[in-house]
Order: sequence, then C-alpha cells, then structure tokens
Amino acid sequence: MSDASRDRYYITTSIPYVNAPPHIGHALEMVQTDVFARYHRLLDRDTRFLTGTDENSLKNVQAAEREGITTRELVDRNAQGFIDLLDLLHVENDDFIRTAVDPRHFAGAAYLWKKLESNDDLYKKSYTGLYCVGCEQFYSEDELEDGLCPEHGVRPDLVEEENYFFRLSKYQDELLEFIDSGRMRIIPESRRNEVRSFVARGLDDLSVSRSRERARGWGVPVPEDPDQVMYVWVDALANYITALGYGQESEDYERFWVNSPDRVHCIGKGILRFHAVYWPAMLLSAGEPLPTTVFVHGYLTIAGGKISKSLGNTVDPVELCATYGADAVRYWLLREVPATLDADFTNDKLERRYNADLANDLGNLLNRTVSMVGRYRKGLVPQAETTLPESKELRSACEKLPRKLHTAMGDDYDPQAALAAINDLVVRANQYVEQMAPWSVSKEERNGDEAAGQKLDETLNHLVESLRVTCHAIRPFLPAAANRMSEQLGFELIDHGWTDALQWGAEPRVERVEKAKPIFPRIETEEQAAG
RNA sequence: GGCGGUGUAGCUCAGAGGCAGAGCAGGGGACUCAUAAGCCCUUGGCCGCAGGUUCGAGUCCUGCCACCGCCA
Repeated sequence: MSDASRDRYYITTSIPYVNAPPHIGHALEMVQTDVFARYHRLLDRDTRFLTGTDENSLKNVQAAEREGITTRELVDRNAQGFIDLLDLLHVENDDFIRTAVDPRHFAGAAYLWKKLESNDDLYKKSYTGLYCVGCEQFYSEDELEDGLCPEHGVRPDLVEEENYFFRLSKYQDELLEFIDSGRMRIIPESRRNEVRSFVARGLDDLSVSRSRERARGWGVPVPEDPDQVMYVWVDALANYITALGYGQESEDYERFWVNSPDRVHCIGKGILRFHAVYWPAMLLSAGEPLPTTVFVHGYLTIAGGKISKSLGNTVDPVELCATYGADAVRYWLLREVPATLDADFTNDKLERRYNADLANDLGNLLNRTVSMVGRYRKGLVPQAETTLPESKELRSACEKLPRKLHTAMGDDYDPQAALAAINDLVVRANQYVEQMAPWSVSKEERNGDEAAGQKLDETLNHLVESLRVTCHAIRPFLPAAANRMSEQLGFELIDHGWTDALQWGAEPRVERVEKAKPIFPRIETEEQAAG
C-alpha cells in the first residue's frame, strides 16, 4: 500500500426513508458515525463522512398522495428534517446525498447497473409474490403472521410481473471468503456469525427491479428499459459510491473508495443482510472493492417499548436537543448505549447520566479548578514538576488515557469504553483534589509556609494539565463542550496535531484561565423539582 | 420448529471452579475550592427454577422457564 492511500477514511450512515420525521434511532446512528469520523479526522486522516436520504420508495408516493402533495414536495420537506437534525446534533458530515434528487446518484446507479449487466449477472424472469410496500420486500406465505406483514401488520399485495434478477447465488463462495478472512469485517462478531450462516446456507437470486407502473413512475429508471425501475434497495445501496461520483471519472471515487484503506458502513441491525450480502455481491459483480467494515448498532427502545408511532411513544430528537442540548443527547447516546446492542431511553436516564458524569464530575472539576487557580494564583497557571506521589498517580492516569482511547475508538469501535476511560480519569482528578486539599494548603502558604506554596503550585498545575488532556480527549464526542472547556482554560483547539496534544505537557500550554462558569449546568430532575 | 444469546442489588452491567462485585439511585459522615457538586463510609442479593458433578458451583453438566436475535 502506498503512502498516498494510507491516510484515508471513508464512513457512511445508512440512508433513512423519508416517509416520516427522524426518531431517536436515527440520532444514534448519526452521532455514532460522527464520532468515528471526527476521531479519524483528528488523527489527521483524509476523512469523508457521507449521510443522506433514501427517497425512491413507493411509500413516499403513497404518503404524498394521502397528504395531497407531490412526491417531490414530500421528500423535499422530510429530507429537510434529517438535515436539520444533523445540525442540531452537531454532526459534521462532509456530504449529503438525496437519492431522488441528485443527478450524480442517477448517473452512478445506472452505471452500476450496466456493470452488472455486462458481467452477465442480470436476467429477466416472471415472478409472483406477496409484496409489502412498507418493507419494500417480498414475503413468502409462511413468513407472514395471519397473512399479514410481520413488521407492519398489513396485508401484502399479490404481485405478478416480469422483473430483473441478480445472480446473487454466484457470489456465495467469494462472500464467505471475504467474511472469513476479515477482508470485510462485520462488527460485532455475533452479527458476523449471522451473516455467515445465512450465506453458507445458500443464496437465492435477487429481484432487483420493479415495473414502472407499480412503482408509479417513481425511482431510478433501468437503463434502456423504460418499463422498469430499480428496486429501491439496489439504488439505495449504490448511494455509498454514487455520492463519490462513481462512473463519472471521479477523483473522489478513486480517493475515498478504491484507494481508501477504510470503507466503513454504520448501519442498524435490521438492514444487515442488505449491507453484508447483497451490496458486497453487487460490488463483486461490478469489479469494485468491497466495504472493509460493516458496523452494526442495535435499536433503541423508549421506556421499555418499541419505537412506534401508533403507540405514541416516539421521542423527537429535535425536542431532546432543544430541551437538553446536543452535548447531553450525544453523551447519553455514546456513553450509555452499548454501541452494538439495544438500549432503552428515558428522560430520567439521560438526566441522571448527564448530571452524574458531566455536571457533577467533569463540569464541577473544571469549575472548581478554574476557580482555585483564579483565587489562589490570580488566574495564572503555575509551572511545576511532578514530585508528589499523588501527582505521579494522576499524571500516570493521564498518560495512559490516549492508548485506551485509541484502542476503544480505532480497533473496537466502542465509544462507550472510550468515554468510560475519560470519566475514570475525571473521577481520579476529583479524588486528587480531596487528597491535596488546596484550600488548606493555601492557608499554610498564607501563614508563611514556603513548601506549601510549592505544593499548591504543583496541585493546580496538575489539575489544569489533566483538564487540558481531558478537553482534547472529549473532542470527538462532545465538540461543543470541548470548545467551551478550552475557552475557559484559555487555549485554542486546533485541527492538527491532536495525537500529540493528548500527551502530558503538550503545547499549547494553559497559561491563564478565564473566569469560572459552569459548562454543564445541572438538570433539575423531576424529583428534585417536586421536593 | 432449528441454531445462537441473555437471565447477578431498585436501575445499568462486570465476574466464568475458591470470601458475590462496580457505577447510578437510597442512607450516614467529615469538609468548604466548586454547579448542595466533590470526597469518605454504608444499606441493599433465592446469582431465573430444579436436579447433577465436585472438598467446594453465578461459574461445569442435564432438564425446565422467561426474554431477545438469526434462520425456517
């Protein structure tokens, strides 16, 4: 591998349907992907983060009809909801693709189709089946529950038409090789095993088009066959490369797909098969590189129940951001949700976690430290060596943090472990404050004890330095909070040299702190408010 | 129906033959730099149920129950 290709990183979210506004599950995926992207960007890798919307579903046509607006109006309006949410969550995506709107998507999807066709992997066949529009997929009789779609509880349509099929079966062995060798890594392992056994059992060819009539003319046309549009999943999956200008002699496609050592898809567990079987098989057929990593997160429940509009228990992530702020929402999603498992959301859980870790531990540590530097040293951070055993311990904990951070984020894709390590350091620093009791040492100093003055210098210096390291460490997770923290500590966060900045004693040093002001105001819980 | 996973404190989870643990929540204490935060101490357990192996079983074996996932 050449040096020129080593420092790239490409990551995508799945692209959500736009027939409804975003829910907290979308927020989870956006934030997880954002954190991985920010982390690699801070490592100075050439990073591209793509997200977007999947707009070619028949569902959208029907939803628009019910509302009496055009399909284009509906997808424009609903896509905007996702774009707004990214902003509210402080998600820093480099690109946003809309599959019903972007010309590059139509061009790229058509190009991919022709590649499959020229490899003799597409053929036409008459097909009869039960189709659920909500799922955009066919079901066999025995998959139905009382004749109804198990996901949506509606009666599927009986559909008979001639469609294109993709020779998925042809790629079984190659897929297994990619899975077993780890050339396509699936995280976590349990999901990898699921995919493996699914592929090993044998693959059926896949229907990849719909009649234009049934699709109501909405979707990506099949090249040179005006009566057919692509199956929405086929064009949707293609977004990961059409956004890069695939098939259009694009530099970005070479840069972030072909020549990137990391091509990462962050997805929910419900669409694993599409991403770890169908999509790689299409890429194999087209002769293009496969994703290197498929990261599979779990689902969120709300107060113990499945997210469901009919149950009226959706939690609007827009409202959450308005109520608690992006930092609190991001922190809960990253710290409390095990990255690849399901988790349950309640306002109470978010409030507790925020108050405990951010307000009480980190926020208060910053506040009391800055306040003491102001009170005892007029805001000037003293220079000092590490001489006391307590200081050595604290410093050692700081020096171990970067490795823990890199293991958790780089290898394990585990923000929860990374944030736990950061919180451990913060807890350690709060203990250090109590051990050193600067308020007592200050009294001794005022009574003329010179050694006390040195001890106080060392204590304040080590607290500030721990906070400087912590400030850098939280940057991928809580970018806004890191900014507020660095402002108060009086130094500037820069885009390069992050790895070095995480080291003890790195430049730029903290020299003069600003006035203390809480960066994470406590949330008054309902119990406290009542009491 | 098949395969796999999970079941441990009020909540979230760690422990995988040797004294049942952590964080949060609850209770108490000393302190005052701080956001009434922090620190120290502490209450709390049929380790899903039943049998078995073992000097000794959350831990290993068998059966059962419940929940979850994937596949039919």
